[in-house]
Amino acid sequence: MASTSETHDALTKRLTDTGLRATPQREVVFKVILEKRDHPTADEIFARVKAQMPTISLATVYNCLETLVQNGLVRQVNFDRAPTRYCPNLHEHAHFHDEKTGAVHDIDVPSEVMVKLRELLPSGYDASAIELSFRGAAGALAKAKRN
Amino acid sequence: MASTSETHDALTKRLTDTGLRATPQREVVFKVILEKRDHPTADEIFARVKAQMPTISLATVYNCLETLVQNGLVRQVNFDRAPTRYCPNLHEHAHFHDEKTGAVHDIDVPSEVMVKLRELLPSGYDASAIELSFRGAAGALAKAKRN
DNA sequence: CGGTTTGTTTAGAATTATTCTAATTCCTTC
DNA sequence: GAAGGAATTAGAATAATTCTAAACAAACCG
Repeated sequence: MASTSETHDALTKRLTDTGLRATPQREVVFKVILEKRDHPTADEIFARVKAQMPTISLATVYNCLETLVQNGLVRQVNFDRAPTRYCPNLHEHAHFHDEKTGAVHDIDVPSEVMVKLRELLPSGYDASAIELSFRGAAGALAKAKRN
Repeated sequence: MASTSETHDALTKRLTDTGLRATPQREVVFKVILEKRDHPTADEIFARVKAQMPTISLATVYNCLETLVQNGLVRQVNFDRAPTRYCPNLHEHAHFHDEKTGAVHDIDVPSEVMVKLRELLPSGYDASAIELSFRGAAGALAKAKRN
């Protein structure tokens, strides 16, 4: 797993490359998202970050999340109109939303499938992003697999 | 194209089958969604409906939309955190969201592709719904095709 | 260095889509 | 045609997010 300093460096580079500053707030928000990859909401991130940096404000968490998203360091995930969740997995993947528990799981999507999906578009349509999500129940079998 | 009375009957049947009433408000909301299949938001539907029924309230539009969705007569579509849109196309399909114009277009998805997507899920995952959406630009070619 | 500019954080107000509340109206049925 | 349940309504409430304006911090420059 990536060490703290590695992620720190990645963050710093990404930000400074775009003329942005690697502030302590941005670093701790990013760290928290990497630490527990459970697709937390902004509120949840705020709570986790406050444990390490009690003076941070919710607005700052939203600001940091916005810059992280804009710089391609984290990904936003939306289900219906529920609060936006944040995901540090940058590989092409889909999401499974467990209706019972509310948990979100990453689902691998081979790039040939992505290609197939893109081929569904009639000519003249150019997709910059494709979003695929599943909703349903992750049964006992699925839970067992994760442990 | 379905006549007004046909859609009226379909609606009536669907609602009464579930012990619900086919009220004028529900009928006009449904009609408006069928008339212009441009994936309107609740606000847009409200505006269109008010032209025919000036006394209707926004709360009623939301109520009607909810019952229509629950009874499988229209489908909800969400893009990021934008206002929910409503779609009368009940066939399996995806959505393309034009970033420039904000327009939403239906994209056919053959059921064999849906089957393939479902196969991406590890064992133990059971999806009750699959959502696929594209975001990007629908160029001149695509627009020409629609006219 | 000291001053200026530029970027960042912050608290709280504002916004916005949606839901809730409580009262009224409308059907349906007996 | 009265009772009871369902639906509608206006407006208040909610909740996630964004905005605002002020304070703060860091880099920049002579």
